[in-house]
Amino acid sequence: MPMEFETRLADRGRWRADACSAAMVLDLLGTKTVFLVVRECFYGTTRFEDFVERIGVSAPAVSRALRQLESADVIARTPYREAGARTRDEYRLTAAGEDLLPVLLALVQWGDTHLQDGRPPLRFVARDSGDEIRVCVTADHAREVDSDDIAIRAAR
Amino acid sequence: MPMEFETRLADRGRWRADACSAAMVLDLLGTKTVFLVVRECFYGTTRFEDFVERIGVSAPAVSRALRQLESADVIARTPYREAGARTRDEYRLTAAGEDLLPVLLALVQWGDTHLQDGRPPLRFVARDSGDEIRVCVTADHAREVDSDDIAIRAAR
DNA sequence: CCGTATCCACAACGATACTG
DNA sequence: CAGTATCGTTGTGGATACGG
Repeated sequence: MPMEFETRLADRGRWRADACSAAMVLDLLGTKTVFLVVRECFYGTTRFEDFVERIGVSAPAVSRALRQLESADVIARTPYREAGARTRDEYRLTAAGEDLLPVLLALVQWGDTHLQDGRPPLRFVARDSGDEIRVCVTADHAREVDSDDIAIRAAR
Repeated sequence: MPMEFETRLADRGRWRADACSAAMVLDLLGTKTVFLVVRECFYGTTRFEDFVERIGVSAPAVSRALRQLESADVIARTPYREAGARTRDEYRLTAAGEDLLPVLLALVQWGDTHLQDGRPPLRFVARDSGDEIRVCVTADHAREVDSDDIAIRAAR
């Protein structure tokens, strides 16, 4: 069952399309690769080569995705140097990027339920209590969990 | 800050890429148009022409998206006839499609916060209480709200 | 008039080659 | 070795034309 508009449906012409936040976000995270880069950031990946390997796409694709996300202020590129090594860049989520956590978890949760045949490959639990983390749609004031309070467990 | 793996990072080779639910979902909802069709379903759109007009894409694009979503069992196509009119199809979310609500709201919520300059064009409230609906990541047992208990208000 | 098939344009990916 | 430019290929969208 759909949601219901309190405004007249005829009034929809004014806001739809570009005004809708969903459309704007999809312009930004539009492609699969871009979003998988965000996923990897949440999973702790910071180095170019690791993005390439773990996402399983080509280096140019990662390069493009990183630049796009950088220009959208979802990730930030900062130079770093390991002892005795040359300067390289590392890529980390900005505060805005961190806020994509509900999107990531909602996608994973749906996939786990409807695409994985039975058991999901990963589980997200609270680091301290071990309780299962869920994304939920509610009017209640639930205690929000931050991404660094979440631990990822491979399904046994 | 990223989440932390309890499994060794070196073990990641086994599950990443195609095993990840996020990647599988993105194969399915991958494109912007496909996802906007889902959005429209939640907003109550059921007829082909309305999808075309409200999403602002061409008819063939809608046709393709609908078929893709149908084959993924996210929406179902059912024939109907208005009094004295020819039979047409209407498109509604399946139960699996309904479960995409957290994904939609998470996207909208992020866009409202980070892309809209200030005030979001739409607000989602509980139909009975009028309380603001939020997507949250939590280990608590919050009361889940179903999509038909949600009303949409245009920002004033 | 609803919905699709067809054709062309463009954007994103992979392979390769290149720069620091 | 990290990261990018270039080029050929594929897939996704729009315009058009067509079938029920």
